[in-house]
Amino acid sequence: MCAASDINIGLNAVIMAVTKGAPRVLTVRRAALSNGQTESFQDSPTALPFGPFEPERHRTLELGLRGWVEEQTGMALGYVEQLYTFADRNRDPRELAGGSRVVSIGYLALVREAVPHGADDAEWANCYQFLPWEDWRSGRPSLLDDIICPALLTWADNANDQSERDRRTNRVSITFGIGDAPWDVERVLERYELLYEAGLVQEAARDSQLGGVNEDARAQAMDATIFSHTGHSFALDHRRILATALGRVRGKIKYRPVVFELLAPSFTLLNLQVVVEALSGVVLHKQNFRRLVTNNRLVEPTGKIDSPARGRPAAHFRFRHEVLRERPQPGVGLPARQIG
Amino acid sequence: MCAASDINIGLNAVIMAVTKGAPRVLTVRRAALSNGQTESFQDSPTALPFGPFEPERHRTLELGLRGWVEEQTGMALGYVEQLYTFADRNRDPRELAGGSRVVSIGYLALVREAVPHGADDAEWANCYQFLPWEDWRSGRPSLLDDIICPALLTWADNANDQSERDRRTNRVSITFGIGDAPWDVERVLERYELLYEAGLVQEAARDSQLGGVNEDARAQAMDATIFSHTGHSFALDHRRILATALGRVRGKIKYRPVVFELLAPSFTLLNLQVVVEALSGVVLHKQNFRRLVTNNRLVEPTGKIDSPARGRPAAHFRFRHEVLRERPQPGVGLPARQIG
DNA sequence: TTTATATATACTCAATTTGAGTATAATGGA
DNA sequence: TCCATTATACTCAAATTGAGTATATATAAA
Repeated sequence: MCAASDINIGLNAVIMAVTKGAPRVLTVRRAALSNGQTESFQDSPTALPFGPFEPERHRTLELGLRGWVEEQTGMALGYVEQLYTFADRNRDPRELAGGSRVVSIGYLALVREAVPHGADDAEWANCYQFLPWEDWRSGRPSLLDDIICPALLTWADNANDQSERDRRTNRVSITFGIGDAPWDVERVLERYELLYEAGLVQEAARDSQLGGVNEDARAQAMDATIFSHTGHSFALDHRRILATALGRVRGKIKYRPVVFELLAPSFTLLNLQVVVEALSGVVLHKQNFRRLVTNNRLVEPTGKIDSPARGRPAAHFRFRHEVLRERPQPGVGLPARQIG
Repeated sequence: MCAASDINIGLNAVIMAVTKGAPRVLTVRRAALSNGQTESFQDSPTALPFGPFEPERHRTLELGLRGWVEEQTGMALGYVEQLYTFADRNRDPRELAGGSRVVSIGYLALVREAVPHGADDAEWANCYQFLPWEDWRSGRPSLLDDIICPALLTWADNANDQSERDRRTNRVSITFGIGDAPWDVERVLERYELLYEAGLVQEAARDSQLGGVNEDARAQAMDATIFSHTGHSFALDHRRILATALGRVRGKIKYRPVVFELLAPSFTLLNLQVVVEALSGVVLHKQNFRRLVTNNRLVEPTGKIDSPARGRPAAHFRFRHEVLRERPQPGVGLPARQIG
């Protein structure tokens, strides 16, 4: 095992909700101090809620996470899943100060948005503030053609030898859906990692000052105007964890009924569709979406009828728990709609 | 962050290959000593290769893993992915001796089987030795109806109150495909965890002596004859990590072309099918499987022809790397065949 | 040489699912 | 009343899937 003195473990929570047609993540403003403590500051960078893993107190990692999230925000989490464990060098300034490496374990929690209490610095933020290229609901974001893809292809061309240039170009094409390659909504993390490697997000420049080995980040980061286009940054490696979370949830809704964690027990089919669209970042064909969820018997009518401001009232549905016993992998596929 | 003195980080590798129609995992026999060192013993329990994360030496967790795997076994890993991070109390005897909690990070590596060198205690073992209920290629294993399902339903019935009984029965049905519920090949981890909770695998009895809080494990573990039916056990939580790995790879082959990591560059369609069947644990409809991989242009003919002992010679194929640029999620679906 | 056995590969065909619509229904407001 | 708006039902062709049958090409045995 490692020498015990050089490792700290931090649990990071992506607490996600969908409200008003957008996926939202609970953020805090808190500075991580070199002694391992945290402290609130108005001008601290935005961060995910995070806390220590305390082995004496908690039997498992997940229980540890649930514990301090409830203490800090007053929220009792329902659905929780582990995302990924990162421990890259130079992603945390605390390494310099204390000399110890930080292992950060990311978790995803899906909740219905509620006002957090016990934490005055907590705020719900639109996920697409941090990953603006991921929202295709109004068509392909112009940001991709105007800024991101050209910069990535330049980065690919700047590689030293031809084979590396080819590899990079190919990777950029597949990851960002250039040319004949389709846009894969699930590759959120791959896209963020590529932008980081190419030095096109704020964190790349920040971390390279910590001694990052990334030449490209150092070189290209000089053109810092690009950062104003590539989304808000987070403290530490938290934007990477958010990207992991969004990619994971986009994949998971297809084969597990996790969307219902984000909805009230009774909802209209449009409510459901809006949540799926917000998460996946694409618009769906309404009639086919309805057919999918009803034919697969994922939901059942409650009998209640919605009374909307405009238009025909919609029936309310609830999740049919029994579907878990009927189909191996119940979820909402994505019958995407073409945007003209 | 945690008090630095109570955490150790171990990296565990599930190095998987498929040979002679079975998924195999590289195992070692090595005792973990309380001082954090390891030592080989002939009579030590079977374990996954594992090693420390050394922050001074390694920039990332994955590089750390690749490093000591190469040192220990002489194998340079190709495809590697992180599985999960566990830190449950009472899953490691080193906790008692040293008082420090062990965080174990599991990794999956897919390789073509090779003789490991530099480690005389390393051996390839059939994964289904450890998870015998997962292999359905000769039909539903009788072990399920004879031993496992009755024991699980008994465990469910032994719950204190009715609602807990119902919850357990439901969970058993869904996880093990009882009644109208289908068998979901991907729920490998869920099945192992349930057996552990119900005290039906060796490790449950072992860990309960470390102070595990699991009443059921303590009670039911008295009937230790059942352990001879529920597969070989592993040291520490390594069987859980193996279950995570098998479940992950079963899911992943459907939408990412990872099978080809396990095959030679040139292969027949039967070679490919056998690997997919070995991993997923079910037999496939040959003609439809062939149609799937060729119509999706996942492979292309090399021109070479196989010369088999019997039967018509088969054409050789190679993986078509270009498919990554054409389809968002290329993989081999599972056109299962009914077993009469 | 013929026959049996084993494997590979092509092709069929009905059932189901999907993609992309059109058609109709039920509201509230101008 | 008509209209904008949303909900819901229905259509229809294309594509995919499930479960075969048919045929081709090899070796081994009779």
